[in-house]
Amino acid sequence: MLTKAPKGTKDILPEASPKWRYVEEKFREVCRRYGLEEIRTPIFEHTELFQRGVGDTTDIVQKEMYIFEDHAGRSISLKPEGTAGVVRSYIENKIYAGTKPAKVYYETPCFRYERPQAGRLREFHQFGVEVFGASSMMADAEVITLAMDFLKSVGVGGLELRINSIGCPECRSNYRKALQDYLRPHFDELCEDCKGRFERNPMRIIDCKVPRCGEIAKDAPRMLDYLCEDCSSSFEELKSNLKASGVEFTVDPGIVRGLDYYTKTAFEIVTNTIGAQGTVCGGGRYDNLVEELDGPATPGIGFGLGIERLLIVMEATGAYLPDAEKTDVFIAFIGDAAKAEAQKLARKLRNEGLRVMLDVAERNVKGQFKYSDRVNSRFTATIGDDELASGCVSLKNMETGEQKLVSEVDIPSVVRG
RNA sequence: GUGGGUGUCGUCAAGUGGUUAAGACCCAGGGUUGUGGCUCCUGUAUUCGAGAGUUCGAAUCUCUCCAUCCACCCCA
Repeated sequence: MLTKAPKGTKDILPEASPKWRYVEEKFREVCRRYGLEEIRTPIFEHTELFQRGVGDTTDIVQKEMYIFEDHAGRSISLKPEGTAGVVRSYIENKIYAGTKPAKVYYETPCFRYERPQAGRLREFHQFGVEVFGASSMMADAEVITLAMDFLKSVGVGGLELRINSIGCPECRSNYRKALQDYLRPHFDELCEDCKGRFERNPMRIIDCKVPRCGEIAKDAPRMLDYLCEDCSSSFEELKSNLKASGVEFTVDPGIVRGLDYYTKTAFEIVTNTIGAQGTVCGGGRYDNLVEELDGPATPGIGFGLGIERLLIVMEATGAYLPDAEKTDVFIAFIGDAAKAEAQKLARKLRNEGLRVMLDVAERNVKGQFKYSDRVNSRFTATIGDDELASGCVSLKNMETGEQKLVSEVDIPSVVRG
């Protein structure tokens, strides 16, 4: 137990961290180009924030949150998603009083108590983007385009953008009624899951994978036919804005968000290469959320992008991911005097920016060379009595095997070629 | 929360009731005292996820638990 990470958590080990840093840098870079600033908010918030923000009846809040009481008796929850905390911060810090639209990005761990499976962990990490204060679909298109550009910049292939509109609360409730009216005569034929969904979230029934439910749902009314004038024209605008940005998409009426705050635009970027949990990025518009959390009425649009899932797709599709950095110079030493000189030289070279290794286990020369090879060093410098006497070091190119005496001051230039 | 698969050394993996649990890779040390990647030698599981049971005898059979993977659900 002690030596086992909690279920659904994963260590990011030294061999994986260069890959994480790589996608993190790419994400930051794309956000920079789109004019976003980074925001960092706490890993936990008051439980009530998620109850109100994400929605009291959602699965996430009802059964997936890590909730605990702090020592003063406050109910605290680990964030199950990124948007609520950012919205809270937006309101608390009166960011709405500043320049609008406000555009931010973040990277955060999220926590959901679910059964782990391929592409699903209890602690996972998201990149996220939120844009506040723009009701125009141009904002939606820009946010989606940002996500697509990021994914393109890390070289992942086989991804598909799917968009939908889930309308505003008014047209959604009209639709919901129409859908239930249509489904009601078939209620007994639905699978158990869908019977449960009938009241809770009938829109999910449309996407049910059980064949019988699919047949029934085939002729069900479509959300897109029930959009009000405003929502409907917004959706058309979204499509034309995406086209203007040169982003390809498909309309997927089955996209339903599991978080209550979404309105109008809902989108997912999916892959079929990593198993059942194929949604790499998901997001949408939330025009009422800020107000529902007691802020001034402010429209918003954003997305969350699962980093673990992204990395899995990248690996599955053969996208480039960096390995551990090579060591520039390994310094082998023989004898105590040489050891002192090696330490001195190592520090000097490190201060010049080189990646330098020594065998702090103090093995013999052969062991040091073996170690040097293991850490992928490009050069090995050897210091022993001979070198000490000559004032130079033997510098061996580990790839060609060529070795020559060079002055210590020349090492950086030799190493850098 | 519900299904199903799997659990033998760090990793892959043989073994399916009978005395000492293959092998490969990795790792560590060494091949006489200053040189890696190749090669050679040596070493590393009193133990088969844990516990209980059946049996003269179990890694091999039974039960319980645990872990892990995949799927449902849900979503990133």
